[in-house]
Amino acid sequence: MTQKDDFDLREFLPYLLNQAAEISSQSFQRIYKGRYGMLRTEWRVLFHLAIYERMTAKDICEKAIMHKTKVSRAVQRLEHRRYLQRKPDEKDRRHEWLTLTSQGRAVYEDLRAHARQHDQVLMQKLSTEEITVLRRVLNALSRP
Amino acid sequence: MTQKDDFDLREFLPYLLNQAAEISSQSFQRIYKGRYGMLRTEWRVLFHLAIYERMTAKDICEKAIMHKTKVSRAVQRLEHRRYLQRKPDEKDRRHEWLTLTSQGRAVYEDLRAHARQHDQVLMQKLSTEEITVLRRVLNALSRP
DNA sequence: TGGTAATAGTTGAAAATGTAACTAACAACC
DNA sequence: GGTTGTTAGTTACATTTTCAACTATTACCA
Repeated sequence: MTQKDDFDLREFLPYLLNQAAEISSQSFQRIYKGRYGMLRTEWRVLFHLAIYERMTAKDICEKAIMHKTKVSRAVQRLEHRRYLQRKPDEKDRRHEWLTLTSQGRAVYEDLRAHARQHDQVLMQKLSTEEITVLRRVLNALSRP
Repeated sequence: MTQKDDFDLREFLPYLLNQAAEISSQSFQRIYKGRYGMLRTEWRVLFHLAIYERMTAKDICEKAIMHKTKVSRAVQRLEHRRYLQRKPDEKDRRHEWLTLTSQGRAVYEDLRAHARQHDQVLMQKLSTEEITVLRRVLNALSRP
């Protein structure tokens, strides 16, 4: 044994990250589920489209780190509720450009307000210093 | 509008936490899945039992913050592979005490070694200071 | 030009999860 | 003692996710 063997899995980063992620998203999940019957996948696609205006499903896969079948199905459901529109690319018919409808944008604005509020509650548990470090660190860990 | 409206969802803590959790657990997931065909729920139950020696399903639900049906099914699968044993409580037959078999413990030891290694890779992306803050913060966010 | 490979996105079947209803054992109260 | 309420854990069914195979379109290259 070349290393000290004092590794406690309760300190394992993926585990701690999962716990924090799970708990911190629970109450917000109840909001988009309760108000619009949306799933997490749909919420993610929705807000990516709101932020980036115009994306293909592929783009969303990459930005949101979601599998293409998840995205495909989330897009179907959002389209069915008229929250987004598809338009095939003229030059390359394999691509479809996705944009939110005004209805989709309204839903986004509403949820965004709740998200901000939710975020503020979470941040109350932390100092400004901790928040800064946390954001930086989470970004670092999100690059594989 | 009483607040500045500069809230960017890319900075939303539950989102950042989810991304980091997802990415940071991916490669370790391949290990327990590839070596033992285990699911995340099973891995979690396994290591909780390894750490706490002897627990009921209820205990695991609370410690690991998992729903009781998830735990129930994970326990069934682990028992089926002979990684754990159940023993009903003599005084209160509603409780079942769960313990790892020596086989289960061997699997745990193996996975723990990989987990440690995985954790070290993750931590290389961070300073010791950042790691300290991160652990503290994740613990704070894990209390609802 | 034609044939093979690559890419975007969809679909179907299998696996996993969530929800609610269930069983079995105990507790508490009259 | 019997009724009612609680608790630990399981099961059935519906929903969601995963995995692999599929279509349609474009790219590459002899």
